[in-house]
Amino acid sequence: MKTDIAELLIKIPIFASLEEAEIKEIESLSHEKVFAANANIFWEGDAADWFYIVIDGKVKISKLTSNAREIVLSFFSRGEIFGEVAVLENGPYPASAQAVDASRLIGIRKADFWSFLLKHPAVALKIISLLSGRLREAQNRLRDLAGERVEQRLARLLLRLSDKLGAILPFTRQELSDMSGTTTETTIRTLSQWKDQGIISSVRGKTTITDEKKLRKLAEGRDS
Amino acid sequence: MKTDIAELLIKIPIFASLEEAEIKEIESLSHEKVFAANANIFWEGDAADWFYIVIDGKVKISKLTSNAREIVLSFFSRGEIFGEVAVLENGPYPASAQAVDASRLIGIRKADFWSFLLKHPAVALKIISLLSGRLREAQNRLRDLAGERVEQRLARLLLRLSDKLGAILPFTRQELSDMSGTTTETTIRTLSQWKDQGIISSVRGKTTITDEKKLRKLAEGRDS
DNA sequence: CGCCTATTTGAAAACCGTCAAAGTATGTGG
DNA sequence: CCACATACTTTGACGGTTTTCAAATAGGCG
Repeated sequence: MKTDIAELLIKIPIFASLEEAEIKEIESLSHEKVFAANANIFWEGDAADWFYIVIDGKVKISKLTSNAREIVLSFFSRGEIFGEVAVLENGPYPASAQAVDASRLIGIRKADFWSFLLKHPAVALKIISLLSGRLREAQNRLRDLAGERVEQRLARLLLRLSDKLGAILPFTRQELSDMSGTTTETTIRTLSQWKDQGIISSVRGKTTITDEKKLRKLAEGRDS
Repeated sequence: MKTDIAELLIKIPIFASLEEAEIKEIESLSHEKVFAANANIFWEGDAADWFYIVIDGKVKISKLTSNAREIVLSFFSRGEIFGEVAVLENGPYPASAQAVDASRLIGIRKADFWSFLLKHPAVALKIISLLSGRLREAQNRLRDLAGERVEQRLARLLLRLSDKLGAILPFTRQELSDMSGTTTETTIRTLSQWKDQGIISSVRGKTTITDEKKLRKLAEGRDS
């Protein structure tokens, strides 16, 4: 399935500017890896040897709190990269990665990727943009977590997710809670209210935004 | 004071690997700017034309919540850079910057810096490391804010600050609150307890860690 | 000395987490 | 195809942490 990989690589923004020969070079550094649903990819604190690109599936990046609560930093799917922080900074992975669904990944060795970057400044600049975007988002979330109430945090989370994924959000209440730093019960209570108000609808494992306008008002802190 | 600038530049990690001629090049792109205490440098949402290096003084990076509470993302002093996210990602500044003390800064135009990076991949890689480090720290703070109690958040904040600044922390209770996402009153109550237990001491505008070991235990969540 | 800012303390209330229990989909094995 | 296990969703009650509001004290600077 090697051709498959080249086709995927060229669609990824950070590699989009590359010539065919360079894509081939990346491809030669790639190791395809398959993980079953719920399998662990790496743990926070592990030595960081690989960085990854998602071919298929869904990967969860998370950290644990001191009382074993899980905080989800992000979910990644087709075409997205993760594990970049550790690889680019020399240190252990700062968070854990787990395959939520059965997933196929491309792994590239840290050293290989680093020398590739040295030879391809344009890709390095793309990486800079990517990191900047992630940093910007992390800072927005910091503001939300530090200063906003649960209702606003949830509203903003749903909006952020739907920017990326569309109106149908494939997450359980549990996962939404772990992403917004609250508990399952509180999330359910809040979303139930919204369901009554026609702002969202939901089935097991999925939530659909039906009235984005109202949700956006809630996210701003004014009431509906 | 131009020579002054060259000497500072060469001490900054991201430029440390440069030849004299290249330092000179950066220097030629530099514009020295002076801000009085409490002066605003840029606002969140402003068009991002400049990125900055601190020569002297103290700069606060913050965002506002929907109810006008201020969340401090970081403080920067001599030798540190800020405003990099916007400049490297094409968008407005994601946060506001304000001079806390009277400050001297080097400003470099976005376009100038970007073309410099294209010519100097080694500097680009340094920037990648810097961004990775900031992202890692932001993720740690996310975990703290989402999952830990105020006491632990404050303990970790003090420890993080003292890693960077030493045992004497030049911040008011108000600033510590804004950094840890809590209120002045709660911060005072917590720090007062710690003062009674001999973990810290403080005078107006300054807090000193006197028993780092105990503080570290508090940060872990076990009690003292 | 007087003003402004930082620190402190108290009391009440809100928000949200915790605990407990039950209902409802989904899939699997018999 | 049904029964059962599992995971997800839901609801209620209670209590703790933290915010909010109010007011007083103290330090530093002109």
